[in-house]
Amino acid sequence: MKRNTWQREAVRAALADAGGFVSAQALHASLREGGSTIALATVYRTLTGLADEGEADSLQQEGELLYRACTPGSHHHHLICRRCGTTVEIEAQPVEEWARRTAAEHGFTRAEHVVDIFGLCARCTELADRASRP
Amino acid sequence: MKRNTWQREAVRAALADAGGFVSAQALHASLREGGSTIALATVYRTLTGLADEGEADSLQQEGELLYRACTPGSHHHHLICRRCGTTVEIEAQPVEEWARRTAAEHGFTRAEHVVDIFGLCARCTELADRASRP
DNA sequence: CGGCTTATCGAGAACGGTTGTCAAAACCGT
DNA sequence: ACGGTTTTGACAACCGTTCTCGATAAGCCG
Ligand SMILES: [Zn+2]
Ligand SMILES: [Zn+2]
Ligand SMILES: [Zn+2]
Ligand SMILES: [Zn+2]
Repeated sequence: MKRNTWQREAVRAALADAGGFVSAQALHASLREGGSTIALATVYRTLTGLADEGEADSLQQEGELLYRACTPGSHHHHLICRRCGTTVEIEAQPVEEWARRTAAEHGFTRAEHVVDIFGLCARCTELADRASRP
Repeated sequence: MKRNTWQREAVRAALADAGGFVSAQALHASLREGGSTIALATVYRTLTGLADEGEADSLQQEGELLYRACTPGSHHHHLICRRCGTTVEIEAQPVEEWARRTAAEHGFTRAEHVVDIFGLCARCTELADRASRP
């Protein structure tokens, strides 16, 4: 049976709080920052759990897994700021269809797809420009 | 200056030989298999080099980096068999445009995108079906 | 409200892929 | 062939993640 622990709630809250994609370690750090005594392994376990249950999205960037709170059950993709992690959920029917069709055309079955866009959000763009041209 | 060593050539050849995405370790193993005495670190270094120079594509799957020989300079995406690693290069102008437009609409700049389709190729599909329904 | 069962937790060790270190070897323009 | 520089190889170090296992505490039943 699944149990409700304050640790699980803390991770859920911190994840929702983060607003964008964050690593398990970063989340753990921010929890400790806030006075929690939660263990790193627990953060890892909880995040994998949330991702399995569809309460969080995950993606790999530069060798580490990032997680983000996510509306359960809906299929969508992300527009992610490389600098600050801010994330926008995007739906793209045309891409869905294109993926399905392309896979079928080549005889592929059980097709899944990874579609993500990385860039600099408006704010980070401005900051970067200001920094490079003083 | 960049030098030509037999190790670099061996990696290039083995990579071309593989035909699909392979891990550095797998490539190293198959090289030793073939009698080469090349070191693992060299395989890693060479692969990162090739990827930087655009001679190889790379992607992350389940915590490890996979590489594939790749026509240099061209932007494209992949249709990858989860089982055997067979890869098909695909171009998708509509997706390129959609990605560019979506990023711009949300004020994102310097946008790059990841678009890959994973599935079972025709052969692996057949094998899987045969195995599950004897 | 106590016990009891058992999922979950914490601390640290272990793991696997990758990168760093540095002396020795290989490369290449001369 | 020579000498400055790059690259290699063996191994240690790294880093994110997972495993182990005794301790803890959630939820259930009486
Ligand atoms: Zn940003
Ligand atoms: Zn999709
Ligand atoms: Zn296949
Ligand atoms: Zn593209």
